[in-house]
Amino acid sequence: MTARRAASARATINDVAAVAGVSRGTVSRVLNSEAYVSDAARSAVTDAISKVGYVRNSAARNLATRQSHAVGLVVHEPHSLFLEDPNIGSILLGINSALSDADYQLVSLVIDSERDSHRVAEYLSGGFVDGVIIVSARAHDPIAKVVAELGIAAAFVGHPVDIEGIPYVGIDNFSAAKAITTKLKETGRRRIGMIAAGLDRDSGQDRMAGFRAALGDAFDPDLVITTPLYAHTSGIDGMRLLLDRAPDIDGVFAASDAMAAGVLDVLREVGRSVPGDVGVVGFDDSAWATRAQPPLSTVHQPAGQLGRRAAESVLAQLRGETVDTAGIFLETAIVWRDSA
Amino acid sequence: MTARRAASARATINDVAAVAGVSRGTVSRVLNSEAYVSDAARSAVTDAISKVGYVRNSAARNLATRQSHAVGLVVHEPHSLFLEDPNIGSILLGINSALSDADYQLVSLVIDSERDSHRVAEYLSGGFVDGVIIVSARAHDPIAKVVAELGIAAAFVGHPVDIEGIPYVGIDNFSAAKAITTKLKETGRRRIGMIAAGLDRDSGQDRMAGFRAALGDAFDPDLVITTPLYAHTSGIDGMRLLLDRAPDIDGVFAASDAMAAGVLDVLREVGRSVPGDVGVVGFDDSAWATRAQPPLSTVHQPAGQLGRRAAESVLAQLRGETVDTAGIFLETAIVWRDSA
DNA sequence: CTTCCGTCTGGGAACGCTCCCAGTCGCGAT
DNA sequence: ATCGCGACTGGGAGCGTTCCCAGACGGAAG
Repeated sequence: MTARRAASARATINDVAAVAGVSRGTVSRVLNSEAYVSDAARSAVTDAISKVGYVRNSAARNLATRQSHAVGLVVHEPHSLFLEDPNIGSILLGINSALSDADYQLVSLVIDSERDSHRVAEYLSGGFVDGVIIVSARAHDPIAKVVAELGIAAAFVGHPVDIEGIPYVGIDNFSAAKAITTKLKETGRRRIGMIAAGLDRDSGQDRMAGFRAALGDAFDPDLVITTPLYAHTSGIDGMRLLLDRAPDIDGVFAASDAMAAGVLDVLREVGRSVPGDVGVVGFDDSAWATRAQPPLSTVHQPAGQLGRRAAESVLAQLRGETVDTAGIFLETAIVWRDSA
Repeated sequence: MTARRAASARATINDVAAVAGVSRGTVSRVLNSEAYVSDAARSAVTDAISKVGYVRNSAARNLATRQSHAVGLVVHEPHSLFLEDPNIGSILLGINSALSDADYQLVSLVIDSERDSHRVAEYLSGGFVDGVIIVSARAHDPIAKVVAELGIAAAFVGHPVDIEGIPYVGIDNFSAAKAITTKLKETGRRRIGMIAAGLDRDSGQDRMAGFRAALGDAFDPDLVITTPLYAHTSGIDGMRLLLDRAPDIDGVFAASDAMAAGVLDVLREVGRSVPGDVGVVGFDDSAWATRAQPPLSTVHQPAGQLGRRAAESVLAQLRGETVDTAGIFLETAIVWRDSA
């Protein structure tokens, strides 16, 4: 008698109202902790709620209020991202913490196929979320386009070149790359190469430009290897190529820590000491950097902050504030360890 | 005139009906691709849809149908998980692909604080998702408890000891640990130690038990180091301790690849060769295994399948099928590389 | 010509909330 | 005694769908 299966017929606000002996309106007011509810009514309602085991039906609430109190995070290519980009975890945590403070629920949506892409677009436009954060979108990203057209609150982490009017948060890749290359040069290196990646995004382009700017006249295009992915294996292949082209190479800037780790592996294999024979620097200050032998000198990205700021921008839009769409650039820092 | 801002007032099914000159019911039938709609009506509706820029409001749909076509994935402690457990990415992809096939949307929910925990519980009970998958829940997990009480469709990846009646997918940790330890022993090792972790879950306990079973009389409790986390640093600390206790140690089973990588680092540091002086085996067959020097012999986990099977179980429950709550154990395989 | 059935359509009635208007009550000020 | 106002409550209307029943239509079978 007592233990009815809750799954089949869930208690509604009306049941609560009936048990508490008040009206629907009063229950709603208690639920949303509004003013103008007498203590007696309030406690009658809370008692009734626990008695009937009431949980609010969000679908109905969303329908009535036209908001969901949820923000989506769109993650592309989860495979490469989770495995190769250790910053995604910190970004996610930063987003979550900012949303959590505002009592918004973060829901992550993974895109792994064409079909996913459509479904997610529908999900976003269907009122499941009030806003969206998109991480590392490439140019011509279909989701980014849908979001832009829909006019839904949104922010990017990283800068998609072809989308205007949506705020984004990022770092100054050019300056950071220039700074660490300069520092590497100042350790007395004469022949410095680079392994570049992700040239289909601003970030990749800018890191390469920064490298070039730092080197000035000493820049030699032959010593720049470009690969599509920021992967460990890209670092290995790239370094082999560099050694082929310039056996006298004495410095390498890898555009990610994962690639820098690959560079170290090759150098160890061919018996060159680091930082004795060759100085190596990376980018990201990810877990790769501290694990590497020797630990990498690299550029620290404020990944958590990146996420947090993007989330805050979305929340501000949700509050109806107008936000700057110019882009926010956070400070990076050089972390000097033992690899150069 | 033409380009009205879509954000403010979105077209509803009624607008579509009006423009198409049919009734609400017919539009709904077209939307859900039901039978019994004339070709004329169908094309009038599709035309009207694109004309007014209609997108379906899911909140209303969920309310009416009492389902959301979404499944939640609850991820605890994202920090340690994303950084230390490289399998989570594959599990996620496996889940996503299974759900995607059934046209269900995966939404990942991160739990990083007490408050998150409450909010997620509310989210799950509020009708945002039809089912839920929980990865690596510990004992006394509050979310797991809520899910169990709610009677919502659910599945676990990994086995939470204190929850009954919910299906789970896992591997046979005991047999796998026993098998790889046996194989290590067969390379002629006499003094084999273990670095165990995660003893607050079945998986950790079982790996230790498997190790013990493989060794039989040769088992020496002093040669088992236990640490809470499956982390790289745990491996480093553990190996130092083992060398202290048994300088003549010639084999190590680390309960994760990350720890095994730490073991290798220490052995290199003290000048012991691998696999010459010491044979090392890990567990997971994660990216750590192939990156390590030398590459690790380890236990391969079918991570993608783990996720897929869990998702399929949830989908089956959603179709109203009764599923076996006994637990599904997937096959592991030993991958023999160069570290032993 | 009637009957029956399959095809197609319209629209009332939910679904479970929130919003908001109308109204009651009690109390201090006039 | 009357008024005004703040505190509180009830309940109708509406959010945008789906569900489903009633009914129209047309053609084949009797």
